[in-house]
Amino acid sequence: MPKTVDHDERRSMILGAFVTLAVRDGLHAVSMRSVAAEAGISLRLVQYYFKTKAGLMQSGLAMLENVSNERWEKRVLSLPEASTAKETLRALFAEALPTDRQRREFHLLWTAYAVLGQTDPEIPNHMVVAGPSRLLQRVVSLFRQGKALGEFDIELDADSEAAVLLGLIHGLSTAVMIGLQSGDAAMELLTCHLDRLDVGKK
Amino acid sequence: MPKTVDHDERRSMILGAFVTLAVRDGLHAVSMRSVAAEAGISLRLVQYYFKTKAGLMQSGLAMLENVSNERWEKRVLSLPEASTAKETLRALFAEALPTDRQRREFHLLWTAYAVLGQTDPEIPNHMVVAGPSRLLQRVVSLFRQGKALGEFDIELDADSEAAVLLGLIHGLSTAVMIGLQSGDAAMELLTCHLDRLDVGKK
DNA sequence: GTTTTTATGATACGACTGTATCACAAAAAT
DNA sequence: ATTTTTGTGATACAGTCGTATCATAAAAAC
Repeated sequence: MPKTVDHDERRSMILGAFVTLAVRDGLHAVSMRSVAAEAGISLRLVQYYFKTKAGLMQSGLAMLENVSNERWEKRVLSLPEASTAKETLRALFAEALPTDRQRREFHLLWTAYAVLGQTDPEIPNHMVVAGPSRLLQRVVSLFRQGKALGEFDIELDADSEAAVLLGLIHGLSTAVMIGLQSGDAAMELLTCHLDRLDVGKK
Repeated sequence: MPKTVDHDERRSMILGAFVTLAVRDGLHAVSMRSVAAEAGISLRLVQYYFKTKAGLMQSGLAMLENVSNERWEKRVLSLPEASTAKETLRALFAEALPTDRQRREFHLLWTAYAVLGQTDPEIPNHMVVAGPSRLLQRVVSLFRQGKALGEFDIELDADSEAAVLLGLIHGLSTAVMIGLQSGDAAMELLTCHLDRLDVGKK
């Protein structure tokens, strides 16, 4: 084997250029050539590492999910060790709402992929649903845990509350994205929503 | 003046072809030529009636908002005359959730425009926010009305509740769109959410 | 040292894009 | 009847796209 170049490192460098362009010009406007130029390499190399454009797009989505999962993981682990379910959920709000550049980029790209997945056979729907589906299960178990520990009303349905909360997060994120709501207002609304689920509030 | 052709009718016929293609192939994949072919006319005519592609895209968004407003208007007017605010809001759920082809198409296209508005200077953000902004005000006044008539708890903040409800509608719609939730489940969740705002539930 | 495998560059092909131009038909205005 | 305005077709231009091909450098394997 030749030149001994770190394949994975190269791939993620190219994906970095891909994300930069997708955020700046829109996911649909990314081309093999523009990625090559942004990464400072030749078109041939982008082809070499990702074969086709569909491969590049799919890898982009996969990386997006990975990065987001890692960020959320990290944030949860950096919480005080015996945190309540409510505090963990508030950390989720902070991670999900597009209140700074990184998070705006994620929400923008994920939504673009979700739209693309509806019409483009190259982005199969299961790749789009996989992330939210895992997250939903996680939130469900957080609600179960919160109920068991007496944080939340024992009557409430964990599946329903998780679905509502995730929907609310995404919807408010979009509202923030288009400038209908401020990031602070959205955070406040989510907090209030969660507070309504407290024990004894019925 | 010649041939006396109905300009507006022609424009909306072309926009019909535009929507058909945008839903089938994705908003980004629509081209002047494909619209011409779909409408059964020549490329020149699409140019003639919409001048540039940006003009076509902007008109598409404007038509989308108009059609949606008309449908919502019609649905509210067809309600029994002295309907409660809650019932009017439930009509909004039914209109907004992507439970059939028409409503799926609207949600898909609107989201595509919202994404496009983040990166494409040809789709200024204010065109995207205008619709949701009007809708928000409307929902706010429905909450005020509901409070005044004793449907809702007098303590709740109309602005906050409206923002939450709209966010929830959009978020659940996206969940339905990607297949994370069923349309029926989303409708049920929205109904339950509204029921929690009833008087005496605190 | 030759062979084989990995990595990279240059370039070409056909298809498609938005826009512009030239020509012309047909109806209204004069 | 001529002129002017409105509507329509055909076509050309320059650019970009994804993909494929040919050549080759360089390192490892033998």
